[in-house]
Amino acid sequence: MLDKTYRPASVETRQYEAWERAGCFAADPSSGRRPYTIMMPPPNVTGSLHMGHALTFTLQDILIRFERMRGRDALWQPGTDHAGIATEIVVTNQLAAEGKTRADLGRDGFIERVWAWKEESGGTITRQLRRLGASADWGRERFTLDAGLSAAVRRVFVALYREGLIYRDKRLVNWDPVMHTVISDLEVESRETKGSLWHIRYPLEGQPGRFITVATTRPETMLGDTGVAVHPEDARYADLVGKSVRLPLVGRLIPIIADEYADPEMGSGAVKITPAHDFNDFEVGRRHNLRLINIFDRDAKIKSSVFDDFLWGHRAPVGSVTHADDDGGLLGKATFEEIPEGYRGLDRFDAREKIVADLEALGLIDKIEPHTLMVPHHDRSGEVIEPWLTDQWFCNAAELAKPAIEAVESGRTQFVPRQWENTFFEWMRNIQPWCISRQLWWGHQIPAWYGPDGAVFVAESEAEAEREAAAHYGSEVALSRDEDVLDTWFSSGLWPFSTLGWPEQTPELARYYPGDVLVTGFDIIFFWVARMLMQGLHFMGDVPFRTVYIHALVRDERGQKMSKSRGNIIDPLDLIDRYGCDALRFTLAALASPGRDIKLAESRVESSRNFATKLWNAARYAEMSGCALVPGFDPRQCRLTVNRWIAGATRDCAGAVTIALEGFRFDEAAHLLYHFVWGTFCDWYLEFTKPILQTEDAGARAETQATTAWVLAQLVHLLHPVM
RNA sequence: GGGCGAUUAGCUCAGCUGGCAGAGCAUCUCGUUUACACCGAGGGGGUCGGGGGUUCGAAUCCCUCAUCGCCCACCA
Repeated sequence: MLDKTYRPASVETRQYEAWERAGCFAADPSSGRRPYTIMMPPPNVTGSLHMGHALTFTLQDILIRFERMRGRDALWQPGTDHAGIATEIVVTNQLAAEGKTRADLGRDGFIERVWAWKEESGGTITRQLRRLGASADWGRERFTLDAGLSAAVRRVFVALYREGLIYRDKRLVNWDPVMHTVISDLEVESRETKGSLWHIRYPLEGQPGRFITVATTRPETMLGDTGVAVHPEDARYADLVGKSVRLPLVGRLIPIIADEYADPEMGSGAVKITPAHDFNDFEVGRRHNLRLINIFDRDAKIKSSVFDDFLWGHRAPVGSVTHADDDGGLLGKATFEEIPEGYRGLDRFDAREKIVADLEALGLIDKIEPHTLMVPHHDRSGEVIEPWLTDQWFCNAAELAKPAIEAVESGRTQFVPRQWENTFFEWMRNIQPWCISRQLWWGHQIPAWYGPDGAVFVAESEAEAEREAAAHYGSEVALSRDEDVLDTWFSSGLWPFSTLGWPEQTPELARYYPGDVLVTGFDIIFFWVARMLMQGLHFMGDVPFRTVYIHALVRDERGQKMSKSRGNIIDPLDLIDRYGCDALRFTLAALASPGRDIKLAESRVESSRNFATKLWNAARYAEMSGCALVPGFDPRQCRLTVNRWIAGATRDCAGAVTIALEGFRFDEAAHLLYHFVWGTFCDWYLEFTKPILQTEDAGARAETQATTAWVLAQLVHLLHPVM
């Protein structure tokens, strides 16, 4: 007889392993059944399961199990992501703990070290996913740095380059001065910071005693000022346009220009222009042909050497500037001599203090106001981002976005809930060039090689690049490979087809692309969903998925985002150990109502655990009452009203659960099952039929036993997607 | 500055195309003769954020205000 209390630990792992061994999770391309595909968002290879994972993978597993039971050839494609920056930070920190740096190991040594870390921790997340019960097709597991997937990355890069959709450009980028890498706009997180607004008097040239006051939150950037802008219709300054100011501390003469960027309502109405260190100023500078003066080195310290540019220059070979015309030949000019000696080598924040002090001493600070501003930070490293002028690889996202926008407009891909399409459109219609290069070592190295004169050869292999170079130069030359790697999202954007064997035309690719549903959180609509749509449409000619189901974030019971710093992290594995994975899965499903964040209280998990025990005891009762499945049993042949009733109610419940799951109403499916199992089957049917099981009427008894067993079997099936 | 979401029981939330206000947890009363105390039977508790409108009828649709949260944005 079954134990009175259900002990999940004694069942779950054993059952899961039996299922996996039996091949229950494997897709079967030769089955002839209709395919149903979900691409698993690849978790970071060295990561471990957190509550967000638990939610997203539970929901995906519910859909996969549901459709598999309905007879579809279900493919849940699993895998992991190399997670460039995230992993590189982890390993760099490990090295730091040993008193070493990345540079100590060198590129090859560092990459070796990361692979070792991947080998050590790489199995963790997939083991944990199994513990959650995720019925993925593990035999098809992929990793974004696998040979096949890497070949796909090179193919895509080369193809887009040849189509002119990937190009090299020198422009302002978001620079992390500690990690020494560029990041994309999406990786920048604005944080509200208390600072000051300094009003500085710039002396007018040739008009002693007259000043123009500019306000800035970053006084240190004045070393790179090359203009002062006022609004064209601002009467206060009409006579000054075309005149010059003498930049304090530096002595450089810079022009006063008229540009609509200057807002007469703001501050004094005049704004200093630092084209090399501010995104707006860059545009103003471009419009007025102002000089770009770079004052920072790669550490965001004031330049201390004329060789700073050169140090960086090995990535920016002479002649590789794509848009040289736009820059009016102003780029790359040596500017070191224009930086006053006293500031050279100072950290940007120390420079700020010194500059403010020096200006004050000169009586040029008009006033200082407290000011709250949004400061850009790197979302992963937490460092303050510096807009910095470098050469990088960009992808013309605006062009690739067009078909993706159209696909969602026309409904070829639909978002659920629908409102997320607005978010998607808003970003896609204003999309900026996507900076795809990173100054990291862990990732897909960019397949570009440079000749001695800086000419670039983009090719899928070094041999191919060498052939192209030989043809170009007329003889064999030594090439050096671009040292940068690609943004992690560049490769994960290919996931829906690279995992299926693309660029080879495999049977899997033909069968499982496009996928049916993508399940993910709203926080990566831009990072990932948009990129998969763009790249899938471009290279496969079709959308990667028909439906995008967007779920909410899991928060703690007070609604706070879970984070290490808050110390409010609920560990899903801890809950699984204490309550069983079914209790956690059921809870997450029941709370997954569309459009609202999930506040997870442990009491809900406890309640789900009780539900599992309730079901267990119903089965225990059935067993001890001699209820066994009767082959060929047809509930429609029942004669007793109570049996006819429960059979009909069971069918109704099955229908309602089906409708709920088809509409992604996981919460409703869970509630229907909870109430049917507990409120209808246990509280009423099992109680009603107790007297029947005691009677002498063998026919009535047998019919009731058979019906009980049948209903129980139906319920276990209906619950299987969730539990 | 723009966009989105939320506001329903003490807490966390459902409530779909308007039709008798619901669940889980908590709380109170009763119940330990054999499925389950991780249980059973029953109870208390809500002016559905405020105001206006449409309607025979509004938690639900419309307008407006308030508060909270999130996303995006170049306001020096």
